[in-house]
Amino acid sequence: MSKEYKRYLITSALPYANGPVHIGHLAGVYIPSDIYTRYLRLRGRDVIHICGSDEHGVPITIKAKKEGITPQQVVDRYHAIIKKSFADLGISFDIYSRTTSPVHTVTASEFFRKLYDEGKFIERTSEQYYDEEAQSFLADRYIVGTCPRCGNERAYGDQCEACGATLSPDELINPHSAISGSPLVKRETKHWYLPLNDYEPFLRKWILEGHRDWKSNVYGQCKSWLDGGLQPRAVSRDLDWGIPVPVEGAEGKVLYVWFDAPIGYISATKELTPDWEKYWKSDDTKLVHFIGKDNIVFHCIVFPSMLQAHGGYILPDNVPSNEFLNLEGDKISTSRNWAIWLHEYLEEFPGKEDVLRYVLCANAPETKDNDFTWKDYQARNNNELVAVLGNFVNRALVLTHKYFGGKAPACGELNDYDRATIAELSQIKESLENNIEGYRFREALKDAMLFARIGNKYLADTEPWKLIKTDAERVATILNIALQITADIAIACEPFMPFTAAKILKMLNIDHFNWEQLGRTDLIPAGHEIGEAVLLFEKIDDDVVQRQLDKLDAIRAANMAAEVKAAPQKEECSFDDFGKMDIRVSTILAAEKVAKTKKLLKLTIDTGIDHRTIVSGIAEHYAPEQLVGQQVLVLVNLAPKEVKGILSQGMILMAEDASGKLRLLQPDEHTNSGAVVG
RNA sequence: GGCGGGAUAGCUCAGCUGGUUAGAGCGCAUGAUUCAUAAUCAUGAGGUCGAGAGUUCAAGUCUCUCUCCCGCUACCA
Repeated sequence: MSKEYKRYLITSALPYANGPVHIGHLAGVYIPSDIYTRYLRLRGRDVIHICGSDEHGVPITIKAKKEGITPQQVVDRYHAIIKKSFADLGISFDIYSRTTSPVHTVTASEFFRKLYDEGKFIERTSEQYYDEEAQSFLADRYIVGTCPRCGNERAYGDQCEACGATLSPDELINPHSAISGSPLVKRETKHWYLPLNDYEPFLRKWILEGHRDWKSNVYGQCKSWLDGGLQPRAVSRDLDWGIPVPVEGAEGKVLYVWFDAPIGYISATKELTPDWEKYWKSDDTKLVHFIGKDNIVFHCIVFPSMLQAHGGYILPDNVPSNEFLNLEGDKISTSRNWAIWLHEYLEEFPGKEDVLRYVLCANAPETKDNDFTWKDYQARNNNELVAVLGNFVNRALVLTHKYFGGKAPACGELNDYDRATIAELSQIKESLENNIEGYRFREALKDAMLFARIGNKYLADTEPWKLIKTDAERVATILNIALQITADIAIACEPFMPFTAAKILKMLNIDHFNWEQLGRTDLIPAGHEIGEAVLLFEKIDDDVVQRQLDKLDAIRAANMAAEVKAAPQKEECSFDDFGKMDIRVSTILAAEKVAKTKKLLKLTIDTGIDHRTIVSGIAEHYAPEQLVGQQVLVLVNLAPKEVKGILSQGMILMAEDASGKLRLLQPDEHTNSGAVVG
């Protein structure tokens, strides 16, 4: 705003190539970035829009292993699907590249090497689990063991999928390799770290002082991270899928995926144009990263630090980041298949690319998480696109054909009402521009729709269908203006709904407009022959929506069934093992929340043997007053452990259902405390 | 618990540095209209701006406390 930029470099977050793209990705990143880019192009600005698939990282190797194919085959498959679905939706990247491209390998390697040579990294040696049989270090995900929380024997080194706990490999009981099944040893391994803490002063000045204009969610997150203090972050991993660390003696190590991925923006630009440095290294280029809220830290803290460490690169002027989109009230989830996949939508709704673009923009989670519902999709299509926009364009064209044989009539003398309408039209442009440039796309879309609203009102007020009987000349003026408004709609819609804009241009028999013409009323010359009127949008019936809802219901049911499936039986244990456990019926005497925790209750119980204290993680399931007087089963001879400064002597036995809800186990009649269970 | 974001009409959201009767779209009601995909246009109903306290001549807008929702994070024998 204050600064004049000569060119624009727009990036959209690189989608991770272990699955297709869904509506959450679109609403959060790609629709906004495409609107922004198309708008700049229409204004004749020098702009490039960069994106590509992010193809490295552990989850892709896991997926490959699961399916018995190579990581390359996994990314080839999804790269193709993603690339095509973006193109089909009209997302207009100047290049959609990928991080397995040769250009990227070279670029990322050189980037790393420069920082390495200049001593910008620190080296640290640590002990990591090593699989001697497979002769490799293992990523957290490849380490399997018993969950210390729920006892699931197939918990991963980073997470237990049975109880949802976040774990580190060291917490697992009996850790072993998921690849070979063999037990693990610890071995020393060397890694390189980017000391983010060194860049803290620079980041503070640049963001906290220099970019108060960023969206509050972005600015707030950055401030939170900076105030919390930054730590060095590892930039390499022991893995065989990725870009090899370009340093002698670093065999078996690759660049950590978050380090290599953002460099993908640079390599894709290189691949696009030999002029790439002009975009990345000139102060008069405006760099904008479009991302989702999960990516704020990487794009605002990590990548800028990398660029700063390297030197010579410009930093982003803004990082517009949206919140998340939910689907029918629930979080979108790839693993639970709770999503509307773009490639499926395009197949099931041919010709309705713009409807999706419109709905996702109108309902974009710009300030807070938002919900996509099929009912809302239907309502916006039927009440806004069909009734307001499509209808107006159709009226203007049909009337022109009917009364003037398809030739644009000449504009005669304007009356006050015409002039007022024209004045209103000319005012929209500025607001539309301000909203797009301020990344308020929802508002901008409303502005664009205003042209059609004004058009409908204009026709209703001037009533050309009545005047045609008495004053054909006046009707000529009215329809001339109606056609001009139609042309304005074509311009205003292009960033949001490019397919619709193209259809209108075709109907108007016009090749091209540019942005500066927006709001004017001299766009269609008198006598200009217009094409046939075709409908821009069609109504969506209830049964179409119902089919989609049924589909989601089926997915819900399938997920439910999968969850209810009981966990597999544990390893056999002997009677002696069981006999070691001393379980007693006990009575809860008192219960209170442990301060500063969400899940912990401090319980005082009567075991029959004694009165003792147990700390239990059930505060989210039972209120303290509900528990007093209840009888429960307690493992009384469990080794005591201190939790939050309180000595917990035993464990309350609970049953956990598929949804994670905990329930007390108790005798079916009141019995004496201390009764032995066995 | 810590940190960040959010809470404004039935629904989805605007309300910039505090200042006349709090706005828009959709939905709803009533009326007008028939060129148009029963589409359009007008009018209206509907809000104690999450709760409470404070600063101020004046607060949706500033301060504090609390509640609820979403992230991240800690804890969960």
